[in-house]
Amino acid sequence: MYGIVDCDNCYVSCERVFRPDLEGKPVVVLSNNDGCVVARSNEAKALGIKAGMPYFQLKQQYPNQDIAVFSSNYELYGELTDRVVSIIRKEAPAYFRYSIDECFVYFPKERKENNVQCSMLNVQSLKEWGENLHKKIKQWVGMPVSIGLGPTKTLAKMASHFAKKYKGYRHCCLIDTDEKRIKALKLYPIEEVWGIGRRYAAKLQAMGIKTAYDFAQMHGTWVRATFNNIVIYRTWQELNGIDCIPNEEMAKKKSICTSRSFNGMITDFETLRTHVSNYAVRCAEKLRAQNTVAGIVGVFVNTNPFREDLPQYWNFQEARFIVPTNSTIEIVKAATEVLQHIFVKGYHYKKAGVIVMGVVPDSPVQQDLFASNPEQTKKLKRLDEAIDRINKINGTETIVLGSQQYTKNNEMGKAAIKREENGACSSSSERKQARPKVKADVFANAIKHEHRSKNPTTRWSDIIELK
DNA sequence: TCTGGGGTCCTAGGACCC
DNA sequence: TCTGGGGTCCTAGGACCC
Repeated sequence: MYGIVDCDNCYVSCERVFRPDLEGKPVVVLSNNDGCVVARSNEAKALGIKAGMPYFQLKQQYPNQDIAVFSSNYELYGELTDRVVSIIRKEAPAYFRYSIDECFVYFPKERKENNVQCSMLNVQSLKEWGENLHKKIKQWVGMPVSIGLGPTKTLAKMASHFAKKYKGYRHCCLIDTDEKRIKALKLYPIEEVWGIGRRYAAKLQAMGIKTAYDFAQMHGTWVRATFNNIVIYRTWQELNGIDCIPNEEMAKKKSICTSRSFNGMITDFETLRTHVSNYAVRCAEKLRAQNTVAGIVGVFVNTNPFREDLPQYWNFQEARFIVPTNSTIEIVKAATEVLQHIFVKGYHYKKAGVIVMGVVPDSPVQQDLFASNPEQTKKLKRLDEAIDRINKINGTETIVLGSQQYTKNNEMGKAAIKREENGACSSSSERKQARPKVKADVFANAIKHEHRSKNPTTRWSDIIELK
């Protein structure tokens, strides 16, 4: 048996943990740059607010609605969802974290029907196990979760939707008999099935297949012949109760991307380089965090596709390392060189990103037979380790590369200097406090987060005071 | 004015090998 | 005039997921 534990409206629920007054009210969370709606409370969904709706449209369409709006605060969401997983780790025999807000759990095959054998689960049934898990997570973290249980992952996902939708399930829906499976399939629209996206759903609907049940009833040979696609065939098997999506290990990422849209547009190379440099640093950090190195670094830039009045430009190029690396300095250097190749003066850039590919474990790494200075590699490694350690203890970006900093000549730098001149930091003590954070401050300005909540679980400065 | 940021897997087709 | 039968690797593109 499989289970899936899914946080309800995850980001909204995270915000409500420290804003219980927002319970029962419409709440939305926005993407980076306060661009689009990425999470909605049930009340916001009931108002008709669609996922992905641009924020400026939301303001136009709901001018008089009392909607609580938050910028995304991944520091908070990461922390709270980690707490959810730490509870699951203790309560489940095995688990796999599938995404920031979802976690699969596995139950050993040796169980009796409807009865978990694992001694660590001191309960009568899976249903009871799920209801207790929900209670514990709600009480200990403040996060509401829905739990689906079934003989395959696809059926468990379906069950979690029922758990979310119908109060009667008390946050946990169990599919453990064929009758329940058939009943659920008949009530389940085909487009909601895990693994059936917009394209396949449209194709199936055009053939008169409206529900998961309609699809499951088709012949396997028909499915294979019609779609010629192993993924959709597996989905069909899973709906019929055949467990065939392999249990994933905590896999290392095969490619890592860091990209952002800018608040406004960038025209000068120096400012763009500063952003790309920061993305490259993040990629290198992510590589080191999973003990891997990358053989290829790619950079892309593009103009704003919504500004049809402006000339459009898009480019992506990559560079290859002779010896795969996770060195911040090497990756930044390569990314900067690629950027020099693809940057064309005269365009208004809206977005840039760095992608590292050809990711392999950091040991053993095929070395360069003709490398002139093997000592250099070791020095870079020690430097990265020292910087990672300091940034972990003292906060991210305590130490940065020169290329990550603004300079007097780029737009971010000018903006920062102007703010200081305008007395953004009035007293000398404030000034002293602000100085080490100048870089972070500049970046907060470069990417818009006007409705960002505080981080009471990760920053001493944001800790809650009772007044 | 303002429109997100990550990932995975599969397949077809081309280049190349013997 | 007639022109085989097997492979591998890589890439682009399309589908899906959160």
